[in-house]
Amino acid sequence: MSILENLNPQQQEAVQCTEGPLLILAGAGSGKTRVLTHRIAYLIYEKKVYPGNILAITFTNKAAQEMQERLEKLVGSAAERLWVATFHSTCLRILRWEIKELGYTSDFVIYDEQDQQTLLKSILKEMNLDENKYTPRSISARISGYKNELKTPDAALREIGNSYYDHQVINIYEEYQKRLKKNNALDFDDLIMLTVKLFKEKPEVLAEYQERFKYILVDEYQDTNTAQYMLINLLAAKHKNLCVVGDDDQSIYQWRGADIRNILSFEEDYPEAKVIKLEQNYRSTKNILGAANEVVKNNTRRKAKTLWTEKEGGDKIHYYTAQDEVDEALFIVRTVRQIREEENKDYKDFAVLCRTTGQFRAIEESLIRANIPYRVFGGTKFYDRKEIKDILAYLRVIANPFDEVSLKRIINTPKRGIGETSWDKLVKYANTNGKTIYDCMAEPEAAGIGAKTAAAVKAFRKQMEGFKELSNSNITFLTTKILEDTGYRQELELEKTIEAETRLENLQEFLTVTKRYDAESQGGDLAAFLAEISLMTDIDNYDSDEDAMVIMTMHGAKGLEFPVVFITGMEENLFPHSRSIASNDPEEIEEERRLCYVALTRAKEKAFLTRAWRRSIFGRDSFNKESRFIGEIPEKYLENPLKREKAAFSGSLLSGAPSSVSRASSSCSFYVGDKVTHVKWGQGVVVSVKGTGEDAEISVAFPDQGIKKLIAKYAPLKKVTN
DNA sequence: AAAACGCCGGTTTTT
DNA sequence: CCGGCGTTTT
Repeated sequence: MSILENLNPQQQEAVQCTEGPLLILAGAGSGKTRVLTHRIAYLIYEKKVYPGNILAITFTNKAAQEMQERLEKLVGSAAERLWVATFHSTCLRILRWEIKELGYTSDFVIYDEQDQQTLLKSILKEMNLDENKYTPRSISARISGYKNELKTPDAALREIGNSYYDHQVINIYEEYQKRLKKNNALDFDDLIMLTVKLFKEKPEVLAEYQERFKYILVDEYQDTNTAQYMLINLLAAKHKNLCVVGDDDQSIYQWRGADIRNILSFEEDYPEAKVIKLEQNYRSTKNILGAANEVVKNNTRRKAKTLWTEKEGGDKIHYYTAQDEVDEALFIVRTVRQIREEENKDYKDFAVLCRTTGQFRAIEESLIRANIPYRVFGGTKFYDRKEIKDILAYLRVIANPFDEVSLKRIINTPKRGIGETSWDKLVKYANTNGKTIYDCMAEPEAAGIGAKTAAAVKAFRKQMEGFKELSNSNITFLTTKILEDTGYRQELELEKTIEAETRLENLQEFLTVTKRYDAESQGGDLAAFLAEISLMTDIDNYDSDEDAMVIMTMHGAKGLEFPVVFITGMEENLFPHSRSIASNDPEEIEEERRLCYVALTRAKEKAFLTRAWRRSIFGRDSFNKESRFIGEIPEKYLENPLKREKAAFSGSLLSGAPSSVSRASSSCSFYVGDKVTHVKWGQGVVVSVKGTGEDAEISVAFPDQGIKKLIAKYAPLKKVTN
């Protein structure tokens, strides 16, 4: 049986145990993707399961893509019939078929974060709410939280107290939801929530999909939220052939609503469940794995397990304290060059992991200067660029004229003399007369718009109607026509700036995307194209054969592995992040620690931890202590422990500084982590120090007051000595 | 209506 | 260091 070759006994068992619920607790690097793919191959070849009856759900596009590729190698063309997809794209596909049951039409558009905010802002404006008090950002986070828990506005209302603010949030949520529906739009969370709603309200539809997906596999189960959990369990309820794979130590999305209980209580949900543990790590050397294990041991809430490896010790973990972020980047450049020379490695064998995307820039700059090829994942995405969003907005309105967010975006882009005031008039008129904005644009005078602007509005609408006629032709043609006829391209060409040039290039790049789509699907389903695009990330265009270094966030790196890994920014307030420190919630620090575990276990042969003594954040210098996670790695795994800073907080700032930097005031110094008392606000913790000496700006987290910024020489602060 | 300027304000991680 | 936003100017 070739499928079982090269698998260890536990892996073999996991592959063969195909019937009934199965929980695979798979430590980092224990070959879980291998198990999943081989299990699918086993189902197809040994159990003669039709590939179309298998659903494999992953968390990210990247993971789905990788699994699909591996399956193609394993089962050949049968892989085409399999459903290998993320939660979101699975739901998208289902909803494209079934959403009419819920009163939407199948040409719905998907709103991204930015679109949501635009809609929320316009709602706040209409409700006369202060944008500073009800920030779109926090409101959308709240709404997302409710949706992840499958809570409708009504349900949310039932469980809150009598806080006025909370009630308003729910009012906004309710209005937001109404507007989405009116616009025939869904946000990311709706994709999941509405699919669950569909299944709950239409048992006959659910039954159909239960029958279709006789075997379900879910990767990264520890990262599922309530809505996703419900979705899976509904789908699996009939056949109960549910195989979930996860690792509680790698749960790093609780901030996004992931509920670790989903994996911890699987055995209660399915008492007949079989549990298999995979504890042998095939990825990392002993030193790397040992260090990672020791770090994560500091967490309290975890299933006990110990990963082990047969690999040799290998290098100890390297540790470098840089002067600043530029020096940190240069260290990476030097090291990459050296290792490439000595060990004949490719650029693609190296990865730089950062806690935040803001750290990317300094690293990128150094790599460019050093002529080292690299690819960035995360950060500003291709589809988030202004020019791409603009052209997409045109296409979206053509596919779905109810989409007010996109309509607003393009009605005066390029400039047509239709300003904010006219737009507001249209919206108001449409809302009071129960019409759609797009319809009102046929008779703008009725909305009280002056003759000149009215003519512009009508001309614009007429042009859009003309585009609509072409909506069934191929998308490349339509896109080109829009760019020409609206003068969008011309406007950029006339600008003759570098930025305009880049935008034109990006539009050209967009046309290669449409061409590919046109070639693959004969004859344009515009709505399908748009929906697909909205779930895409840059990763989908990633050519894994290209020899380039990788820069990404630690979150983005989950599930991947590299021979050499740089983990940067090992500083308090960056990693663990200041927000997790300030929250005073130990659980948040534990999540950061798991992230550290994930980051370390990406490395196969060498891991470099770096930190900067001084780092420019938002244009200001900040000085942070070494990350606590460094101290959690036992000396025996670290290469040069002597260079480590003393853990003590007592010395001056200089204690951790490289010798060439020698300016710092010793008077009235506060350090991150210091406990202080404030005359008015009581006890707090210093979460950041910017600048030095008496002018230093100190941020202090007070339990009840939040974070306050204070200037050292004025602040009535006293250190609390333990 | 649009450009130009200056001011806070806010900044984690992703589908 | 950006970018978004409100104010002022053209």
